[in-house]
Amino acid sequence: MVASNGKLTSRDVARLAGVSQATVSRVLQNSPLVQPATRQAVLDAIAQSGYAPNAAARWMRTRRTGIIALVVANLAVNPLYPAMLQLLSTALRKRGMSASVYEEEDFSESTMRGIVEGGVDGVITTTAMESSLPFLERIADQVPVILLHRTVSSKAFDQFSSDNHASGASVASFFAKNGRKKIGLISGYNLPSTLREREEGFAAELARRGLQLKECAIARVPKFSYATGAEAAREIMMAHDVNAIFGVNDIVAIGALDGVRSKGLAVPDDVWVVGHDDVPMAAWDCINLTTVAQSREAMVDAAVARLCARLDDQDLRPKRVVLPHEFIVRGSAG
Amino acid sequence: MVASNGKLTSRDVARLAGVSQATVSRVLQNSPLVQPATRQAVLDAIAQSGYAPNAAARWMRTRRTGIIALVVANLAVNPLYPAMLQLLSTALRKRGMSASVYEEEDFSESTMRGIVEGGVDGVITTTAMESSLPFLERIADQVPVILLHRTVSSKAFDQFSSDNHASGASVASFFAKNGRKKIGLISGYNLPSTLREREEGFAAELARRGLQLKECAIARVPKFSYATGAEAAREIMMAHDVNAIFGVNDIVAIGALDGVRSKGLAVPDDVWVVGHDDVPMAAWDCINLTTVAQSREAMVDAAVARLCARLDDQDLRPKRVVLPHEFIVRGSAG
DNA sequence: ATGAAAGCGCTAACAG
DNA sequence: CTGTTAGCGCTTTCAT
Repeated sequence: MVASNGKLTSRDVARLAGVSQATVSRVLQNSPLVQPATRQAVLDAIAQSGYAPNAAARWMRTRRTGIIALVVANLAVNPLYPAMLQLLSTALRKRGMSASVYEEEDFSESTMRGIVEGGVDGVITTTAMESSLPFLERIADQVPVILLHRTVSSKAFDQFSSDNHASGASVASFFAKNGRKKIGLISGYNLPSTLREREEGFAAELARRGLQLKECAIARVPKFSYATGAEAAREIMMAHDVNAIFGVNDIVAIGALDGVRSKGLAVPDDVWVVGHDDVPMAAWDCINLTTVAQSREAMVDAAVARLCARLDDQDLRPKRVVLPHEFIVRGSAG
Repeated sequence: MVASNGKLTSRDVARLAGVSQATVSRVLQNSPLVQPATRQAVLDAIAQSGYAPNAAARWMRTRRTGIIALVVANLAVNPLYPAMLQLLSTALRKRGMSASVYEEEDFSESTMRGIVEGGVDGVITTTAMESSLPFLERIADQVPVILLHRTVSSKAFDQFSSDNHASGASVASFFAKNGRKKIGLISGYNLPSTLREREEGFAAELARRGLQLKECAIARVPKFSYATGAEAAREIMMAHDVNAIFGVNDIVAIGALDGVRSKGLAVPDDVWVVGHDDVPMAAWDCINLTTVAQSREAMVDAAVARLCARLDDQDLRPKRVVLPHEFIVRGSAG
């Protein structure tokens, strides 16, 4: 328990235990080639000295750091992301790896450089956009890259996502089946795959059922937040008489809830509001939002498992997995 | 742009550029001791080959990884933590460091080992408890440790926190000044410094003003979530006729909002509810929670700055900084 | 079962 | 300014 400032090496421990440095190394990796007595002597020496192996030296030899870069966005805005980060971090820890966070909407040259030169063994990104492709490709040149949640058009990556097209469609049929035909949509510009597919699925299903989504009943927000959602709902209601609104994620949908009420209308009596993602707040009584839940745990576990597999075998063929969703009816619609 | 799988070394680049390996190294650290023409040749060779330096080897020499362990808790439950994580991650990136997240309530042997052997240059923890002390001390033996948000009794650490005692007191005087005298409190067991100090400051100020906080008007939750907050409010109201409730953090306070309403009472007409932390949701119309905001950015920036200072000079005397709070009156009280 | 010895790819003296 | 050289602390043969 001597407080010697991380200066000790395995050589010091070896001397203390009266063995060679190589033997200390063997004990450290639980090699079976060490006699119990010797092992114990080494372990004692380690405990006595307070020795901790030098990670950098080990990494240099093994060419593995066990660090996985996690690229996430909107941590402070959309609770979906911390929820995924938490699951990812836990899943990685369980497999003996650690998580390095990169908070960034989309990719930039600097993020990419940080990742490539950051000594990570692999990357899991939840924020890929089409425009990220060149960066993703350059990263994938060095280490495995897994796309989670948001996907891109390339066939070169493992990609795990929710069935956003289908869930968008399910919102449309929910409105249609329940006779809600004056329909509004809150979406955005330059969308990631998730939101784009939800919007497309929603619009396609409306069309299939002969329902119109009028251009003026679509509000496009510059970014997805509570405030823009509220404003978008007000805009839609000014332009159009709607009785149902789909917000492509929960945060704008929650904003829409208050936007509708701020115009003196009631949810769900006058207007139904449906969101997407089932963030924890959606279940709160004061919000009580009808929404679509993704299979978050399954998605994360599958992505982490795939990353590990690819770490062991670089040449796996890229795989695309789409996970099921669940429609959750609460008080804001239905 | 050759896709050669991270196998190239600075030696390969040197050969390509017709210089020595050391020169490549110098270019990589922007050393001024390289002639522009030589530097350009090296840069060309780097670009041409797609070379990226081996981080582990560099770390081994410099004994710096630039990785800071961030210990946070409750990422998916209390939005305060992702908000701090986001600020921390950004502040570290700005200074050229990267963030490794450890999601864990309190410390455990395994978290500690992960950190000590994870090759981090330093640790910032937002989740310290008194029981973490032995672990923190062992970590601090190896690398600088900064306590943020939650503090401990030891004088041996740099600690940055909000003035939780004062903010607890400010809630009490707010109630008192406004004639709210039948007062309830939602707190917990085995509290971290933050919540303990808030509770103490609140109780002390009530006492100073001759107001009683009856034992039966205190609900202690096993963990701090929306659900436990709602249940706690109902318990308090069953046991006691209160007209004001302080929830020691926003999440339980938001739960309390709905707990009160679920008993058929109105906020704020019948019962005032005040929280603490000013999480983003507190400002939503549907929640509209009177609360106390911490100086989050200032706290994070100070902690990161201190970490950097300590990285440069291990022997700095530990410093304790308490940052101001701001009382924010919204619709749930006042 | 253990020790000796050879590097991993880089940085940092030290020469020139 | 640039090249040569010597390790950093570990893992991993190769002997024994």
